[in-house]
Amino acid sequence: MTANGDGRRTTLRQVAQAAGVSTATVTRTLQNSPRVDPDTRQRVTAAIKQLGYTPNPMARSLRVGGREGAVGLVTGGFTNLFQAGVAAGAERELRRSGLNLIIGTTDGDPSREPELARAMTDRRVSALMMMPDGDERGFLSAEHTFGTPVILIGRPALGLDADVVLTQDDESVRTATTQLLELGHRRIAALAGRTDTFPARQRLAGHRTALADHGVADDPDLVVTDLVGTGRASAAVAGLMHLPSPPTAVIALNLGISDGVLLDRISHHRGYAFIAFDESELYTGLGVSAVVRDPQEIGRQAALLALARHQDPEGPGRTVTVSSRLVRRGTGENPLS
Amino acid sequence: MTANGDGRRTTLRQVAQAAGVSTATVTRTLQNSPRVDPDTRQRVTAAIKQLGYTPNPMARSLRVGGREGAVGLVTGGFTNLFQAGVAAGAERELRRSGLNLIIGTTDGDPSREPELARAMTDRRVSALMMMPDGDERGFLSAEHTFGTPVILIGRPALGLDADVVLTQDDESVRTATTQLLELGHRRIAALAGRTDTFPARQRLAGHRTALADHGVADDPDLVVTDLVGTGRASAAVAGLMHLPSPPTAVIALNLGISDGVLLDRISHHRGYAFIAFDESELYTGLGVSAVVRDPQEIGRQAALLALARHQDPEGPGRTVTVSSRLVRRGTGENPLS
DNA sequence: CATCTAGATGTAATCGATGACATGAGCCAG
DNA sequence: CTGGCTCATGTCATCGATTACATCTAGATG
Repeated sequence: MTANGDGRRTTLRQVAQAAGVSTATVTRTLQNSPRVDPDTRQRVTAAIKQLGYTPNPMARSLRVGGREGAVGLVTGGFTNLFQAGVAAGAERELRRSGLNLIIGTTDGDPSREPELARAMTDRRVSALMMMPDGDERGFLSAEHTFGTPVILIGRPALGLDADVVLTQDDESVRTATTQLLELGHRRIAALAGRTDTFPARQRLAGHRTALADHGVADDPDLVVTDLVGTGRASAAVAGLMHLPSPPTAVIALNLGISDGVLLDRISHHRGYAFIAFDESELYTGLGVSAVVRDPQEIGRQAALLALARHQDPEGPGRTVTVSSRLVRRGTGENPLS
Repeated sequence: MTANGDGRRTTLRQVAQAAGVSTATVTRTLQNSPRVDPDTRQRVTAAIKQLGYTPNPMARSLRVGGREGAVGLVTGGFTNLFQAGVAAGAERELRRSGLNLIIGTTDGDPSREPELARAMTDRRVSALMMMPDGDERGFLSAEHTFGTPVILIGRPALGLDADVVLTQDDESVRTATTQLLELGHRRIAALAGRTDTFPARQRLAGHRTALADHGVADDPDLVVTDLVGTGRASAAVAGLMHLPSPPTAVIALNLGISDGVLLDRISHHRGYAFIAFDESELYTGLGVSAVVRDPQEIGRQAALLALARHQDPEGPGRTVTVSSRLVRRGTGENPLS
């Protein structure tokens, strides 16, 4: 592990010189080609170690024309543990294959998605994982990404030929609402976030399907959407509880809202049945039932799809489904009293 | 915005051909060199637009020898919003300057720090931001990083000549404990995480300083360390409350522990004074007082230091301090009854 | 009118690694 | 003794962009 003076590193050429061979031989050694004499290999290896040489990945990718040893991930932000978990899960899997993860956030502004995607493809990432808030997909088409494989996470392809990692949020929410219905609840409030995003619509659909399955009318008063922020969700619940005929159960359709409902429940000592969405440190301890996704696994699956594209860059888009499930811890199992 | 057939992109040479000039002229146009005729510039610009050309950053960095347009961030993981917030804050600031953020996680294993750092420097990141769990710094020395600037986040340089973003956790915790003391509390429990990390030690030191300032003996029974996980923290508090002489106030020294204490407080309806550490969605609504850091700002400052190194790669290490503060919301303001 | 100068543009080497192709040594069969 | 073959290794063009240096043109100067 020897460094040389300034910031300049050992190059393959220097290794070749030190070992008294040509650069081609060093490359061959590096690639474990059989066409190299054991003695020579020995000398080269020694020189590499002695000079602390590591190849320049940029020069390599330039030459082989392939893509860089990195994968991009574009999200709306890292404001919740779900997004962070996806990133962590993806990064872990990519690292096993020696790839790096480059992240970009739109800060919740979908109009920035194209430029971020472009910045990633310009960097020649070998795949682009996207959790877009917007429904626009045009800028992800093969012509615009120059063939960079795209993996959509938790979002539908909407006509784009891309790999997709989906969670069956609609199914899980349906299970959750169904459970509440079977416990006798008829007035079930559903609180959702921005309905201009796919997940919100998907989850609401699951809720409505369950209601329809049981022939329960969908009371518009009990569906509150576009709730952004814990405080607003909390206030919305409080409002619902003052209805002439308040809900006896509440289902939250994202993490921030779940926290808001929980807040209302704790601070007003209310006992309505409650099913949250996603995980938070406190939910286990507080016995909060929740529809739970595994963000790390979702990230991992996205990474695996990205890696698979190394083998088969051209094949048709694959869809992987990661299950989400209802975790029963108490608050969602209160029968209607 | 025209794409050409396969994944192969427009190169500078093709632009030159289309515009009927040499590659050098295209480069000059791209760099706004004054040494290019307005007419020519016009033709080149048109060709660039028509072919949808964007430069290959890899080829560029290879030639200019400089570093890549990306900065690395190595953390223990993205298991809490603090780490995610730092990443988000850094990414946002870097993006303003057209730089990307590459992340790497050790999954809490400090022995992986060197290899991750190495992977980043091999990629020629223009700076390396580290939130190491370990105290080892040797692998970050200039000889090992080939002059890649290093920015430590929330960790001391320990002799390394690097930029540092520090938070005055010790001061803030001291303020918190002092407040409890001034409210009359004398039996104040402090719960900390892994003491083999700097932040835990720093925060404990703040707590002890406050006790010493007020001539209060430091009862070893009231300091519980190496608590990992919310459940363990919760159990630890429960244990403390069964002491012959239980604490009347509790101060938590990291986010996971804060959640654990909060859990105990809510589920056992206990009224001890409580000061948490860091933020969680619920703390505001539940009136939980806390020592709060601004992770986004910390990440932003780290990014700014990284960017500053572009100008002055050689200067001595700078230290930036981001203040943390006690946010009073109620649970930390209960006087001793 | 010859020459100089400044400005515009072209030529070609270069960054570090790779790989198609060329070379050279050693061996065997005829 | 020589053609033919194999294995180890070297040579050099290449990836895309940059830049030092060379070249050329047109207008200015004596």
